[in-house]
Amino acid sequence: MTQVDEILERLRQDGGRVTAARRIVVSALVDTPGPLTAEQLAEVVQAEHPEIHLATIYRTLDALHELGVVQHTHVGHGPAVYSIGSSHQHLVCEVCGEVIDLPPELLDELRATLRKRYKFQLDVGHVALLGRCTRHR
Amino acid sequence: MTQVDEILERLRQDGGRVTAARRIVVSALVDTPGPLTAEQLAEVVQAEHPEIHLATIYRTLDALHELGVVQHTHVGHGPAVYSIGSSHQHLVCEVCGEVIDLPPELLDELRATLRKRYKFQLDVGHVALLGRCTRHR
DNA sequence: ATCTTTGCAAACTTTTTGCACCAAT
DNA sequence: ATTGGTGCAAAAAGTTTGCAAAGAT
Repeated sequence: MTQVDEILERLRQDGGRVTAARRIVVSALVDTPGPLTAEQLAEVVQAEHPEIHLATIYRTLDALHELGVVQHTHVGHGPAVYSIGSSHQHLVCEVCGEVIDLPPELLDELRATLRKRYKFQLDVGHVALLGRCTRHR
Repeated sequence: MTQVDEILERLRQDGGRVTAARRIVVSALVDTPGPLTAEQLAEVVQAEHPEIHLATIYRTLDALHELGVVQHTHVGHGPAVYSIGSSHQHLVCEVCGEVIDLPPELLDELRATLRKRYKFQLDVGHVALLGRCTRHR
């Protein structure tokens, strides 16, 4: 069973329906590596299926989010970026928008400190860390 | 010289003008502790001066940002929060919106790691870390 | 047959902008 | 007198929603 079929199956098991649009959106998401915005995903999808509306992309991403299949991250000003898989921290270059995925362990210590000193449970993955990448100092 | 006058003076030295609206917005900003949204600042301002438009608040915050007097931070979904003073990291509770200011040293180690391992210069202060505060686990 | 999803247009939220008038220098 | 700021209304940008028709189960 392909990754796409697995995801569609989970949608069905959740009481959802496996529609043509969802098949196409999920395929595009699986085939396109790295975090991307809803708009970018729509472009990929609409290259072959222009009838699939941006609202459908948002709704599909939403359904997948409820299943825990995709995460989204808010990046400074611009639009949110969505990515498949489990929650992790993103690094985003403020100049070029490059997104770097960080290994979760990198924040273990900070997470521990915040929990102990501030009684705060860090939720990485929902907002990105901003900064500047090599090419833009 | 009060903090308000200092800030207004810097505006003037930058070629800007010290208007009634700016005096009022800067006073409200100085008098209201903690990070707040443009909307919240507008409410404070408009309680006494309803003629001051939200657009003026944004433009004043923008002018102050260019002077380095205020910073703003993007908080997950909602609106940006503005605060006076130098850049620092915010912790925001996803449930209640509570904002906690973090001492900058707390991120020194992470910053060093990102610089060495990812050649990435972290810009704390422009996006918040999300999570859950004590009351909302 | 039922209940979900779709496409569309319109609403919504936050922020920005064009413009004519007003005010600070 | 000149230049920059203000209020207003309208536009942007990103996302969500109401609705009738279409489609999946």
